[in-house]
Amino acid sequence: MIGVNSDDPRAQRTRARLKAAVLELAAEQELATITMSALARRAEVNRATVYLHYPDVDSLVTDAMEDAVAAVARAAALCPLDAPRDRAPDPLAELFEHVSANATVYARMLGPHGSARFAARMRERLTAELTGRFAGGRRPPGWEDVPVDVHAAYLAGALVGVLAHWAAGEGGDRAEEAALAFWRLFRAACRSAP
Amino acid sequence: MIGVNSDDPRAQRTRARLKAAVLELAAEQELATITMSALARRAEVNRATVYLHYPDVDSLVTDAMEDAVAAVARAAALCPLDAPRDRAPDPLAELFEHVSANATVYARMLGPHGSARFAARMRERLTAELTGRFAGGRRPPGWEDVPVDVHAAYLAGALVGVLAHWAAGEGGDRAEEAALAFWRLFRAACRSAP
DNA sequence: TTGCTTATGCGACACATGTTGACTAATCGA
DNA sequence: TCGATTAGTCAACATGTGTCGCATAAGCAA
Repeated sequence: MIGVNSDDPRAQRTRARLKAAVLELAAEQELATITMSALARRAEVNRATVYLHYPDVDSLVTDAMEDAVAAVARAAALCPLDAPRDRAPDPLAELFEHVSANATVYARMLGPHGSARFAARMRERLTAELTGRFAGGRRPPGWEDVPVDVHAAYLAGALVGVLAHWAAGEGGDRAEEAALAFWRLFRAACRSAP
Repeated sequence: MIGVNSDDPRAQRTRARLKAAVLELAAEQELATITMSALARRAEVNRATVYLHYPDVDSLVTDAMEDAVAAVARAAALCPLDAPRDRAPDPLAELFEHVSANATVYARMLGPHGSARFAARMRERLTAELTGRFAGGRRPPGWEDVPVDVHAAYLAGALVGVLAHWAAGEGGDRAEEAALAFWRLFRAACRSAP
């Protein structure tokens, strides 16, 4: 990720072990308490080697969570905006199920002691995804006087805000309801404006 | 803040110097590069004394920005929801002016290398403010089937998302337009639901 | 003023961090 | 298969981190 050839199988093995280790540790303890030393021990990699791949814990966490970020962005991209109001579309429902199943990790990532980098990355991916979706002339009617990127950033922030709030509270249960509540708000901002 | 009497004038002086120092440093460099040592030097306070007031840089940053958080929450609380669509209410316009004037600091705080604690604190204050506003029977019509706290968390996240996106880009200019765009989206989610 | 309380300064400690240079060994190209 | 390349290990260093005990002096109550 920094000074090594990413194609080298040795580097790939090392990075896979580092990502697995950081996810293990993130499930066990607060992000801020995860040290590079502990990470190296857990991954059974020399401490100096870690710095060859990632400059800090935050970068490693964000890289390890890239799949999760992609899943969230995909859910926003696939959500059919013309679906009925009283039932959350499947991609959204599945997203909330996924977050529910990993509520501890998401609460840690998006909470006060979480990773600003992960949150920013998720907002960024969501904003890009929604901007692309709105750009191709498929803009919901009535919002032409709102810049596309602001509209996208608004919705991206809203989703991250709801996920953070919901994962922080007991949250774990009732993914269905949370998904439906978010869907009603999200849907209203993606259809004809008042 | 931890083990000292907050009323003691000596402690108040020390904390005031620490808050001033961290805001100075935050205007000069990235948050992640601000060390407790540099902070102590800049504030002309012994390094060990810093730990008597704040456990880490993040806590100090968040405390120093508490006024800003309160200002953002107040703007959301004072915003008249029945104002016309084509002009942002004064509290909102002033908020965006303020963020514009301090775009560098806000971009640092809410960006990838920013403070998760500050962002979480701002969302939390906004969510509480909006929940209180919606709770007293003053709920916008048509949203009764969306839990109040989810509705509040949605809007809080949306505002933080727009501020982060806007402060991150050139952002500095055009506070008026950004405020208006956000107002149109915000207003739609605070009035009669479709 | 006098005496008690306590915030701060100071030096020291063990530990984590980020970096460096030399050595080892895995990988790849010819 | 052999040689060149390079990821990884290891030891060491300067610096930052948190914490401690003790001394000093600022603040407060009498």
